[in-house]
Amino acid sequence: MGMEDSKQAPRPGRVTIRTVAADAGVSVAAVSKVLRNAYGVSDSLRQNVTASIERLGYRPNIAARGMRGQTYTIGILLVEIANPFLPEVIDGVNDVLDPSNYQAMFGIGKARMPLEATLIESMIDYRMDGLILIAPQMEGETLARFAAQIPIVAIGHHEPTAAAFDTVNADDQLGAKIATAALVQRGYRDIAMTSLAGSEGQGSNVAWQREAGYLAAMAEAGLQDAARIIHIPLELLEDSAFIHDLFAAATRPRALFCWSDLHATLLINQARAMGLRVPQDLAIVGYDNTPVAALPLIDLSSIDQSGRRLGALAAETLLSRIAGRKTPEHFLLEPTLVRRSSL
Amino acid sequence: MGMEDSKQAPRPGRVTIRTVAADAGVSVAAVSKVLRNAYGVSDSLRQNVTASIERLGYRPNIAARGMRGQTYTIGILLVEIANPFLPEVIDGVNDVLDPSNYQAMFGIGKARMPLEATLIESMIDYRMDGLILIAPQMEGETLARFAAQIPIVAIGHHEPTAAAFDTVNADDQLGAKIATAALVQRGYRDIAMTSLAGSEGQGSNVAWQREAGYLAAMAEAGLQDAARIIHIPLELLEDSAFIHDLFAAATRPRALFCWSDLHATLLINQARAMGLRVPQDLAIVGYDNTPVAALPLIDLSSIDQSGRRLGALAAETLLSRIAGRKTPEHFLLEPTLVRRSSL
DNA sequence: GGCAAAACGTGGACCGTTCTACGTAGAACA
DNA sequence: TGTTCTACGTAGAACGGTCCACGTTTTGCC
Repeated sequence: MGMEDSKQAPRPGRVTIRTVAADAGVSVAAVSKVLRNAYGVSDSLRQNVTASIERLGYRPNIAARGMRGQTYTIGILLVEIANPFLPEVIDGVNDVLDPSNYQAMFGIGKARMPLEATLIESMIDYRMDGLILIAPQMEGETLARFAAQIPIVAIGHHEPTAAAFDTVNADDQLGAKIATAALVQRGYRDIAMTSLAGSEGQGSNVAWQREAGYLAAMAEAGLQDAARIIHIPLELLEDSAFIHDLFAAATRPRALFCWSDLHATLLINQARAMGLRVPQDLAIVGYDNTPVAALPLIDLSSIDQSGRRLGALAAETLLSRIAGRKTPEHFLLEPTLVRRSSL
Repeated sequence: MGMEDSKQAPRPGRVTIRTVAADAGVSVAAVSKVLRNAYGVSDSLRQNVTASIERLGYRPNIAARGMRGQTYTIGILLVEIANPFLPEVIDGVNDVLDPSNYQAMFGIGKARMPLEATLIESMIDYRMDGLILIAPQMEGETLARFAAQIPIVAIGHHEPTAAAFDTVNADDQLGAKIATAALVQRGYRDIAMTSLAGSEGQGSNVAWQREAGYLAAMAEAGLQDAARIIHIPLELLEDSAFIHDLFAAATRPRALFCWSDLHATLLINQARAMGLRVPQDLAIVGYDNTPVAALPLIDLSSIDQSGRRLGALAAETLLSRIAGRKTPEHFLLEPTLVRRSSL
């Protein structure tokens, strides 16, 4: 009622910043200032406007906002949603974002690289204020190009010299070393590692880092000649015949360090199904300490990289970059071994 | 080079629709038409503009777009990211969205209801063209209120009489019946069901639907007196002492229908850890047919509800509603039983 | 009390699209 | 040849915010 103001309400229902301004009897700019807690707002004005906002149930239009200012939204790129390691990381991100006035929006890739780039571009098109990429597959150069357009923090991408973006990682070399050393200490000598196929030579890749850590640990124990890395392509992982052959061979290793719990879980299942006792016939250590590893029937020892801390740290880092920081930051967190019966 | 046009480029780097128009020597409106394949564009114009877009690497600003027209983006609300059933549904959605010119953006809740509403509001603020909600916890009335503002399709929310939004579901009653009947057919009589706590009385809830199906199947077999539903709160699910007591009691059931694989997997683990043989001492059927159920060490029989089809159907339904359909649609898909050794 | 400086509020341009007229040229028709 | 359609393009007003430059108080300090 009583709305005989200049420009009448366009959509009868929609309440815009102008509606609020009219209701509070102030200028549009004043309302905008209150919304952004910008400088130059008196307490009385703030209360007045806030009351109007409350009363009218006003919500700022993010799209409109993005045209000139910030959207107060950060984009999070999940490369592969099935990864059981993600929820923890996301929890960590939310721990930081919830108290702030930033919101998270997610893009979900399918580990297909062109799609990954498409998603990033799309988030830029949305005028998001910053991006957190979780385990991106793309190379650092591409990443840097995107980082020129929008603040970026990468989790699970090792490139400590990158200048254009920040990185937050667990120390994957150290984690692999800890796992391997634990197996060595148990007395195993014939310790193999299974890793992802297709990532060779990319030092930024976590799998590569874990391979390096494994090799270093083997060398430290004087076992460099026994070291061998078995690269298993994703599609063969589901192929039980392939894994069966691996374990039936005379060259079957006595202990296995797997680059991820996904590998380890399938292998432990296959091994037991073949009648191999774990750990007596085959000791296994995984990576990520996912919920499945904790199941009594699996009971897999695994490296825990504290996804929650990674997520929280990444969010903090991104916010500080959005706030204006220009110098790159690169964090490395220490992982720990969770011992279970598979070791 | 050569850019002596009216309004000079504001941000030197940024290429807007105006840049494209200048480059192609046409009006801004013409470029816009080409982008939306709107009516009234000749082939020569289209080619001319398309070439300029290509050459300049132009990308439309979604935020600006959302101010007047569509964003060509649909929002997908994942209530709980850890649910292993989701990836399949998302694949289905993408099957439909990829060939269209719509993009998906995800919101991730934590099964906390206020957050759910916040996310929906936030997606409305983004001017998304439509929403797919996966297993929303909120009640239908709230849903309907949101549906007045934006097209909505709900997956995993039973409300076949809803007028404001569409629903796509697997037939949860039927699924529960199939599972229960399979146990009956195996000769079990003392068949209990475990279900989620806190969802009692909400017919829209999938857990409730499965309970109804279980009860119906028991009644059909003349076992209504043996029927019992054990409600297990989420927090007790992780508490092995609680489950231990359940199985150690004299009243331990001989067969179990679990409302989800999440329950079933934990219970099967606990049971085997206690020395119970599955299925000889305790038969178990789960729901969702998640990847974990297929692991040899778990080998859990489960109801498969074809998440991929659910997702695809939901996307199609949403697009048709965005295109203008006003009459509600409600789909019910038939689930199937995947038999494994736990039955 | 006088004056500079800080604090507060406001009008209006601007962001990059879409959309609604409307103008114009060529085709079809008489 | 004149007239009516239709197909194609265009100008310019939205959309709903933010930001800049600028007036008007109020405050701080001699």
